[in-house]
Amino acid sequence: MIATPMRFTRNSEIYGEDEAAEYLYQVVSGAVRTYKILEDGRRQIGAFYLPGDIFGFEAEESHISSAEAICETHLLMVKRTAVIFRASHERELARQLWDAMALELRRFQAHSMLLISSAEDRVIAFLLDISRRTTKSAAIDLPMSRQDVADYLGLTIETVSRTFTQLEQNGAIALPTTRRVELRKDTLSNRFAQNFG
Amino acid sequence: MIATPMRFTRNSEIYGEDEAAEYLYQVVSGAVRTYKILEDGRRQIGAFYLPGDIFGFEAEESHISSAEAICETHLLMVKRTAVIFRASHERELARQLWDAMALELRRFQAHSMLLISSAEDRVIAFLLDISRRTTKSAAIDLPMSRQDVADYLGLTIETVSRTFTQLEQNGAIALPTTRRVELRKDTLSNRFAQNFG
DNA sequence: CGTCCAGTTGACCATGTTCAATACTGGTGG
DNA sequence: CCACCAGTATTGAACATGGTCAACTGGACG
Repeated sequence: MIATPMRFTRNSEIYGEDEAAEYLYQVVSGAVRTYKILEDGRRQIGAFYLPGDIFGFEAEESHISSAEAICETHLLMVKRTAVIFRASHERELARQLWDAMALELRRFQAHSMLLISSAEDRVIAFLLDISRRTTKSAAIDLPMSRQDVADYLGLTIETVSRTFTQLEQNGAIALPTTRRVELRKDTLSNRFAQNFG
Repeated sequence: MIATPMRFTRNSEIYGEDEAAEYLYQVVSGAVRTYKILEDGRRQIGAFYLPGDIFGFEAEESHISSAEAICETHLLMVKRTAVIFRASHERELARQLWDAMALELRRFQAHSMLLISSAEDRVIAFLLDISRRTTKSAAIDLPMSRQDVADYLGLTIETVSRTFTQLEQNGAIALPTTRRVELRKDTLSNRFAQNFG
């Protein structure tokens, strides 16, 4: 299957809401956010995609979100129709597609669970999720700004900032720089009442 | 494809979280809720399914939510593996499956948008959604309790109840009985700041 | 050294939660 | 037919969490 490599710069648009959904994408390096702008101007980030993640199939004919590169990002693109066509012959590919969409559903469902928790639980769940998806080590480098985190978690930037500070004071995390977070997982898990699959 | 009809009584379990995901289901009559119980005992309802809706494919191998009949409910069940197998031969079926999952994703995404709005907007969006999915007339009969609505919207039952009362006092809805709601759509839309697809 | 932008902090405020009391509704049995 | 009961819904008052608005900090870069 022909995959086209593409390069996007910080904050550049990958696709827009309501654009025809022509491609599926896989992140090679960098990070991507998908989002919608509400009428009142707020932005809701639906998901972050990190190296290895596949995105773009939140769509029938046209995309329901916009997608932007958070930082310098390399992607692979394949034609959506080509994938679906090939999947109609190859059981294995069909199953992979199915699983990928199921994973996507899982993520959105987990996100819904997040959004009904306290600010602290949201931030902790976010950090653990990013940590699990990027590195097995205890430190993570966030590619996204506090504003991105806030729009993802349905909080304000101030509340996110305060929560980071609080977690640091509790010894649950360390913040060598604003974008680098060292997790003390045992402490974090203790503070973490929720059941996020 | 062999579809088995099944009957479920009020509050009976259709499948449990972590059960093997053997079937896909279509609602013939009645109503279904899918939900997860959080560690702290709260229940998050992920979705309601109404006549015509297909559910059960929020799954790779096992379900990620439990499903219950809200009231007396008739379903059709088909083996998941049978559907996927047939989809690997039939392009049209594959496309239908794809679209159905995309719709499911859309719903979860819309739900995330809901959960970051005010209580009033959540309730209005909920009512408009149910209305759109059931009847073109201005009156709807809610199969679910206030507690169900609260757990779906991430609010308390008290807030839901207060919001219903408020909307009635504003003339945006009428409540002949607690489960029957007459929508004044123009008034509702005015009060409704959000951009829910 | 000054500017700019992202992030942090503080004080006050609004929205929704909590806890508790009260009302309604539908079904059952006298 | 009515009285009673249990489950469901509504209302009220005090409270807590996160939002808002505004001031301040700190680091990167010219």
